[in-house]
Amino acid sequence: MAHKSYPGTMTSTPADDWLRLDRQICFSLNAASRAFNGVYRVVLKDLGLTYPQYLVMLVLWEDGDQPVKKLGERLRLDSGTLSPLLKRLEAAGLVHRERSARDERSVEVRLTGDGAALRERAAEVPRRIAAATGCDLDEISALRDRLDRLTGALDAAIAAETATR
Amino acid sequence: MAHKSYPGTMTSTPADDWLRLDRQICFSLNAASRAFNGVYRVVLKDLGLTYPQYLVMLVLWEDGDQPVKKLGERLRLDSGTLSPLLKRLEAAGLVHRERSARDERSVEVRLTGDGAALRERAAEVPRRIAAATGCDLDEISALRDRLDRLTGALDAAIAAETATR
DNA sequence: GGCCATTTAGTTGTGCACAACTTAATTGTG
DNA sequence: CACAATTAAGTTGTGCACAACTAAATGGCC
Repeated sequence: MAHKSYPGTMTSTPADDWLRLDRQICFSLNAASRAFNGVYRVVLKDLGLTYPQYLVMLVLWEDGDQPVKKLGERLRLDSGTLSPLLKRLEAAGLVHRERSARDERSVEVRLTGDGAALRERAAEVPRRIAAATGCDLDEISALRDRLDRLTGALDAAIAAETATR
Repeated sequence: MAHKSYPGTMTSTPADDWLRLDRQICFSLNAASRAFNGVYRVVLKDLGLTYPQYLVMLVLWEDGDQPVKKLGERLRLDSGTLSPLLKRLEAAGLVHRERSARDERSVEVRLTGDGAALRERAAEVPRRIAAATGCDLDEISALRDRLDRLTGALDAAIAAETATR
């Protein structure tokens, strides 16, 4: 097959180039995402949190109590993901959920004492993650920017795609 | 930006810097990964494949029939993920699984006629994905390299972590 | 040759992501 | 006011990732 190493005798078609490059980028992003997840899994084990649960706690620590809707916007997650996740956080005693009095459709997510206190123990997490990446702050920052641009482009592409069909 | 806006009255501690930066990188990678997944979901819908199933088919198209073990090494997936996935691909008539005669522990995964034929219809996928990223080939290539380095560092960190405890 | 460690798939259970749907509350419009 | 459209959570079902385990085959070693 005309892959792996292109012998000089055979010119690689553009289609082949696309296929190879694409495979690499999708493999790479997938692998990086899962590797990141693995590091978080190890580091967060002591806290009894999963990676997505940690993201939710980060938002609550940073921005304070808020309705499920806002959490979902911040994390780009819908209620189908957040509802059971929050139920587990509540079972762990880290958050409390209560219907809003003003708008009974909305559910307010509040940190419990334990949930707020966990922030102290989570303080070392970022440093350990950053150390695991082996990157300095500038590298991390640059990568973050690139990923955000990529996400923006991909979201726009999805919007265009779904709009036209 | 110096991270959102720290009111001038409060000096940000180093711990805060780490926390904010980390939050950004973990948010960004998570979001990018899910956005990528979303684009693949749309593009692969016509083929009746999920993104992980597509990755498996890519490997089979590229490297030919092979045992589950090899597929797992290539994709960094274990049998707990691959077994049910391959069962679904078999149910869809794209692959066939058979115990190896030489080594009865091993299961050989083979493309069916339909599975091999699907490659033609998948030919346009990479171009559509690349278009959605809005990146040129050099950008994609650079990002891929960076992600691969990151994955390597993270894997090494996990290995070190699990070895010392 | 017999036995034990290793290897390969598969199974089970937990948790996340997402689509499609339901329920209930609110909002907008005639 | 009445009623349709919208909004917020939740539920259900499918599929993936991974840990922990089981089952069966293989290989090494005495």
